[in-house]
Amino acid sequence: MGRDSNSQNSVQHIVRSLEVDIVLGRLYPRERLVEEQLAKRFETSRHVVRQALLELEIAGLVLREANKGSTICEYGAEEVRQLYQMREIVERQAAMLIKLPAAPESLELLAGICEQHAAAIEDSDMLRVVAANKQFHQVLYRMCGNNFLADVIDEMAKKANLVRFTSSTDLALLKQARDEHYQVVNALKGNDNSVLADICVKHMQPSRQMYLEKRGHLSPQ
Amino acid sequence: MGRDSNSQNSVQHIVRSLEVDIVLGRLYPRERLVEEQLAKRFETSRHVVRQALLELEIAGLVLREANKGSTICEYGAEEVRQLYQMREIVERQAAMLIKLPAAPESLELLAGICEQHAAAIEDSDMLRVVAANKQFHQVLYRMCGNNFLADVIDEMAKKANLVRFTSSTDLALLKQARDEHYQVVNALKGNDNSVLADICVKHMQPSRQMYLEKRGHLSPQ
DNA sequence: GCCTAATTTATTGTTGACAATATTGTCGGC
DNA sequence: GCCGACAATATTGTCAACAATAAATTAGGC
Repeated sequence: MGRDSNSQNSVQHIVRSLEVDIVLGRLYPRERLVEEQLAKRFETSRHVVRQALLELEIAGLVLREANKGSTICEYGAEEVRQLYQMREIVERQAAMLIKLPAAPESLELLAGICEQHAAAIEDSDMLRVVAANKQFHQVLYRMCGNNFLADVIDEMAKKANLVRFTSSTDLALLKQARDEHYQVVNALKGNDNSVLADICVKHMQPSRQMYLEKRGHLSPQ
Repeated sequence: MGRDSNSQNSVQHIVRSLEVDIVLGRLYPRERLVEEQLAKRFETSRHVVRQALLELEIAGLVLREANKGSTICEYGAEEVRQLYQMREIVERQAAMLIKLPAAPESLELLAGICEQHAAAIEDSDMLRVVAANKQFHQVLYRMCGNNFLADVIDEMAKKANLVRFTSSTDLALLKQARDEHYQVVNALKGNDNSVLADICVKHMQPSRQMYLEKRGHLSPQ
């Protein structure tokens, strides 16, 4: 068996790598993604790069123009508003569907991810921070018992990475996120879904806020 | 400009054609989709067929197994439950977001689509029926003012086509759907979003019901 | 006659070369 | 010196041939 030289896997590898680049702010909106350059970087053929870009386009992260090339998507103010409205809808709804109090094994799992997240913040290891953060939300929302809903939440979260360009590296916001994760775990021990839902919604406000502040006084381009 | 011989367009053409085949029940779950056969049918290269299948896989309509081939997805009972739960969530939410009373031009547009839908039913022209039906829902939910939400609704509707295998050709159900469309238009003239939302949710029940009846007493595979 | 192993066939996966297109750079006219 | 046409370059899009894999079939041994 080809381990990770399998093309399906390497496509996914490229997709994930580029998503990480977006989260960490190594890729900016409107930045060009040239197939051959990426092929060299990932030591693969242009074909798999192409496929990855296609998937990123479908995911709404990359804009592909025929015979021109691919660029990182840029969301305007109205799109950001809609995106966060959508995120509030689905995350709140998922939080309401989680059966409380949560099963002990789920709580343990989430608490463990919280620890990893916190430790990564201490080490200022951004790669681990975003990985743990992502895992936390995936595990949490998977608990709603509806995979379609959980998948959409994940999709929207990826799109939101295009927005919170600086927030994911801001130490204060990182620590706030960490604390809110613990609040989520606590709410999962309780019986009130609306408490949980409120925390979840509140948890995504800083990044939107950041966007509004940064872009509010810029030209809408 | 290449009119429709452009590859981007022909990929989309194949995707849409196969989606129609699914809606009309010409393609069954677990049915095989062989790349070369499709290439011959659509008079194109295997390459674009491949791309179309890849997109259908991402859309959750086709299952692709490495070196084995592609098949139409089959949803189990639990998946159907989750899918319809999701559809209720997003369609109800969208209905609640539509600003009432709706703008006259929107009402006119929707009423026109209703007429077309009704006429197509009279003619028993299933192709036009599903086209008008699809357009009605797309225009309706686009009115919620949130494109992310509208897109997700559309995605879920496509997945639901895998479920209501026979319902979209049942004349009685078709007429019921037609009447409910008119009810939707009426509700759009009113001021109560929850009335609209209730009609929308009620509107998707028959196909789910049908599934439960048809599959309820079958072996779970 | 039936089970296992080798062979054939059907199908998908991969690659490299080439074509099409858009962008950039250059040159002459005014 | 500025503008448009033309050439050069960079980049993406398409294709057909080949390789790899899984399923179906046949042949051989017991």
